[in-house]
Amino acid sequence: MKQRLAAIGTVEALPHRVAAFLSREIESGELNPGTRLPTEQQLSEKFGVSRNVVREAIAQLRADGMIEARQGVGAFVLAPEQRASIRIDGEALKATGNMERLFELRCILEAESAALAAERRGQEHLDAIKAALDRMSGEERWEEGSIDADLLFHREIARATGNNYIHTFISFVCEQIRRSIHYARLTNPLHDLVEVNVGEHVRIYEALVAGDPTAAEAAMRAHIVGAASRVGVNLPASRPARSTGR
Amino acid sequence: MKQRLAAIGTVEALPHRVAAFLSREIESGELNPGTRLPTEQQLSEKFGVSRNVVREAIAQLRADGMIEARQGVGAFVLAPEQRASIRIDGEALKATGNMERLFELRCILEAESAALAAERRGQEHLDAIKAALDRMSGEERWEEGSIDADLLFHREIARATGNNYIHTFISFVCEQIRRSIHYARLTNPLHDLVEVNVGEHVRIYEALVAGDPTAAEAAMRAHIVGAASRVGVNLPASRPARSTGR
DNA sequence: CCCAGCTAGTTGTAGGATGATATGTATAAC
DNA sequence: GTTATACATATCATCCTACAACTAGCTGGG
Repeated sequence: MKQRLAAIGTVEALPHRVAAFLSREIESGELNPGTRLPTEQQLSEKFGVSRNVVREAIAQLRADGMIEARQGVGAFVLAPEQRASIRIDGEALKATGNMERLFELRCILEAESAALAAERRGQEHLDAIKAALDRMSGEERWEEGSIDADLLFHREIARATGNNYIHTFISFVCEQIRRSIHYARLTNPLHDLVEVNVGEHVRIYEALVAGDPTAAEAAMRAHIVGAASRVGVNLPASRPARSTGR
Repeated sequence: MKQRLAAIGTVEALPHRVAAFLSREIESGELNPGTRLPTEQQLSEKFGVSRNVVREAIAQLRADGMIEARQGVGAFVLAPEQRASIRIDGEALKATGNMERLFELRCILEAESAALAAERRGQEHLDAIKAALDRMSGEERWEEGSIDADLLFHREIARATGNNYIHTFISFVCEQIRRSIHYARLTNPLHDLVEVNVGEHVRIYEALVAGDPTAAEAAMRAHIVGAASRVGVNLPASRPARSTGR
């Protein structure tokens, strides 16, 4: 019995589609942890693809820590607690409401990141951050170039914390947000707000130069709440906004 | 010219080894973003494996967002900021210092998570958190069962924030840390500290019940700093410890 | 100069063959 | 009857060859 693989719009490669299908079955609980997957042969027949394709799909799920394959035995679904790695996919962020949550997470991370950077930044970090800031304020309008500089600014701050995890994660989150903006911008021009944006960045930079973690955190919080509202996302202001220092 | 793939101790599958090799080359900067990888044929000759193995390795790197493959053209290295997904591997945590960084990240996330939960928690969240707490304090020693309950406690708090990203990420981070503890415990018995641990959790819970975000955050920060030191990790106390409320 | 069409090179998919490993079963020894 | 060995089977791991789909660049005619 051949199973039809959804080919909705996107022209993804077969292995990706198979992996997505199995992934959904696992996440939705149809395949409980501990369950053995069908054999590669069965899967290739079920989906009407070659075993090669199935293998690549399985390899992907294995890399994501969702299943474990044992030679001569089979492939088994792993419980979320026993996964050895985690992956967050840009695709998953498209669901409604996720933008708010993502901004909320960004706010948390970046605020703390700014505070840490204020304490740990060296001169070379400050130089890199300043360079990004200059590139940003050089532009008259908020376009591709200045968006790049904007993100670079944030990444450099994250780098100044000396914590690679923070850096990696913030880079990722920023990139996701940039993509969404790319579409949102068409319906909601915000070029005239560029001075506001640059001003917020300058305040963050000044706090970093001064080595003042409290001021840096507050400035970053204000900036992200502002940036969110500028792209049409209203953060639940209750908590993140009420940053009165610590 | 055949390239020797390091087979140090571990008996990993070939695709994983190839992927790790390429991954290191990319991370180390030997392969700059934009560079085209050698063809699958060339790679299979270079490593002395079949093209199939190379394909699985590339599929893995592609899933991790490190490279992009275009049919009929080749595979290209992507810049970190244009990656569509992010993955954190348990293996990477074994490097020295990574544990500290991970705890630092955890501290940031969980502290804020506690604060958010204090504001947003419903009765059902409190019940779930209380259940985990009871399970934890029921045990006399800090063993498997109570560790499970401990982690559940933290996960339930993350869930009470209503932000799925926070929940997912905290779950993962906690799990990684649990594994490390599993080994650390052998050399460093800490059963006698169980009351301390439970006491810290109780204080967090009380703050959640009271709906006091500031107190919840402070209690969580104190707990994580304490938990870190109990497993031999000393957080750079400067910032996270100085939680005097906000 | 410009453009249609062709060619070579590369990734994507298919399908079979063989090796490696774990599991269950039947047989033989005690 | 119990245990231990050997075998058969199922499954993943790897290899191989062939072809399809696609792209970029070249080539020859206009």
